[in-house]
Amino acid sequence: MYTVVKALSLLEHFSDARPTLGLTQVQRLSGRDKATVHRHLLALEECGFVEQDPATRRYRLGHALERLAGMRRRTVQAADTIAPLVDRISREVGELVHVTRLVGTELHQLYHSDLGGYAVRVSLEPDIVLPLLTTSSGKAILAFRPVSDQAAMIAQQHAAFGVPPMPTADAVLPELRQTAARGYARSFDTLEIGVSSVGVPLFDADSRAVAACSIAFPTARRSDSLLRACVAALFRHGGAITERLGGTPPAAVRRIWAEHLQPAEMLP
Amino acid sequence: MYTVVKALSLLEHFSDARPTLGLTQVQRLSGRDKATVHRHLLALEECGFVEQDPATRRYRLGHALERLAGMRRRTVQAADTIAPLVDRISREVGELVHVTRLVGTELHQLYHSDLGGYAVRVSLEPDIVLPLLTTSSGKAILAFRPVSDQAAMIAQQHAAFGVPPMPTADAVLPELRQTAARGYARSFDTLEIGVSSVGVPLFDADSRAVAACSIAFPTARRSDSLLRACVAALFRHGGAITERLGGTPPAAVRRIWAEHLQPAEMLP
DNA sequence: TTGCGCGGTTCAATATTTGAACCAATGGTG
DNA sequence: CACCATTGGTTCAAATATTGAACCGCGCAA
Repeated sequence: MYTVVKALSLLEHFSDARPTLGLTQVQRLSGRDKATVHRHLLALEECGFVEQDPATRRYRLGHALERLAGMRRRTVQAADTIAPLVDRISREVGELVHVTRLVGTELHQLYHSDLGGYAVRVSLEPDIVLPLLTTSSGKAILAFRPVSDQAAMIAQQHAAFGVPPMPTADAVLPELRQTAARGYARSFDTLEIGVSSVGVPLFDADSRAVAACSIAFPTARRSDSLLRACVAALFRHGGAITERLGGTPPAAVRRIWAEHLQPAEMLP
Repeated sequence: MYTVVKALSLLEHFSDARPTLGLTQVQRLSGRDKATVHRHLLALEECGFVEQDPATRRYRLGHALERLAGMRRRTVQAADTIAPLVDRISREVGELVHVTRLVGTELHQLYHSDLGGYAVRVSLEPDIVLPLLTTSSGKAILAFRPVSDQAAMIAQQHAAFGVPPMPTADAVLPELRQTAARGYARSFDTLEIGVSSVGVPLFDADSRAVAACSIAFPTARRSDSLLRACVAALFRHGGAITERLGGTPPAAVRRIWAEHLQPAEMLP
């Protein structure tokens, strides 16, 4: 096996729960020899991938990661970075998966993928601006914004969209609260008769909901098992998509997603 | 030499100007054998440090960098990540270097270091909130904010601080324009008689000025050569400090800093 | 067709990595 | 206080992964 892979694998043992690790700790977690681990940590330190606190001699993730991640964020198209993952979700559930971004108060499409192979499929114009209140993407984002934002955006949507008729604030606000509690949004026949979808929010570096990933399918195919599969897929991959876009889900959302996956889904 | 270091060094050849590289290109830039480079890229790809566009077969920085950088940003204290760099600047110029952060409209201290060894030195209370209009840190940040922010913050500062007397908006605004053009801010005897400083802004991931790094010294030691040395040090390391905090300087600032360094400073 | 540059592969020679054993320092404990 | 456990780190011969010259197949332009 490549020594490079072995060395880089050491980085995987750092986590939010264990942000700093001692030599012996890394050694135990990795199961490798202590001398090897030490050499690898030295190499990683030389490149700035880890750094050692001179006082405690513990290691933490290094500053080179910031530099390179910043470069990646600036140079790699958002659509390119998420494409493989979105494709994979689409292959898993067999339906249309699309990722949209909130630009001001508008919902713009970023990337979508339909690898299902059904004859009847949901299709959508690539450059159309989607409404916030009748799509699961829009509701997923809104549900995780501060209430002041919600009010303003709902008002704006009522002004901007006439058809299909937007639900009133009184109807939407309770649903947003539900959505926030559930961790995902639903939309059955609200954007268009015959189209249903479920969606989760995606977050920026400050854990603000700024985008969404949703799965859409003909309402005719709607079933409990399909819904469960879609939500599970979104819960499973929502964090990774957020991460690839340079963001972090807030701890509360992480928790919801993790909890709901444990009972049903143990397999990769 | 560690193969790990050799492999990771390949990542350094990616840049804003060259976000994707072909195998042969990396080979040429690194001067290593093509087979070796290929193996290393495969290893890096396996860990998600680079990814290959299946269509063009070109490589780009991978998504693992985002994940790890996000973890670092969440878990490592900001003060810890910049401490070694700030210490180094202080050693270089022999004066007090301090980094402050804008929290709302208040300027909070994040870290400071004085490794000069002079008997007469500037000292500052660790928890004091600094004014924006009479410090180079404050002016450095303000100068790179949108004008609407500037007006609001100047008004707020007039309300919050009485002593020392704040300069009027008419006096500050032109100076902010100058500061933005120069790339750094100055303050001579404005915070306190006998204290001078120069400072540069630091930016967040969206290139907004949210912090500053400045060098303070007794006005008695002020000289052209000291000023030049301080500004050069700030220009040289400002980008790195910003990066370690997870941000990116806007292209305009990058350009100013780079241009002013070329004639005077060629050495590391 | 030819020739060129590209991404990628092979395999024997070789340089690097590996890990058991060993230090030195620290700190908790009877 | 001596003791033992644990930590971070080092050594060096044996084992193994890395290296690079040569090679392959492909796409493309002349």
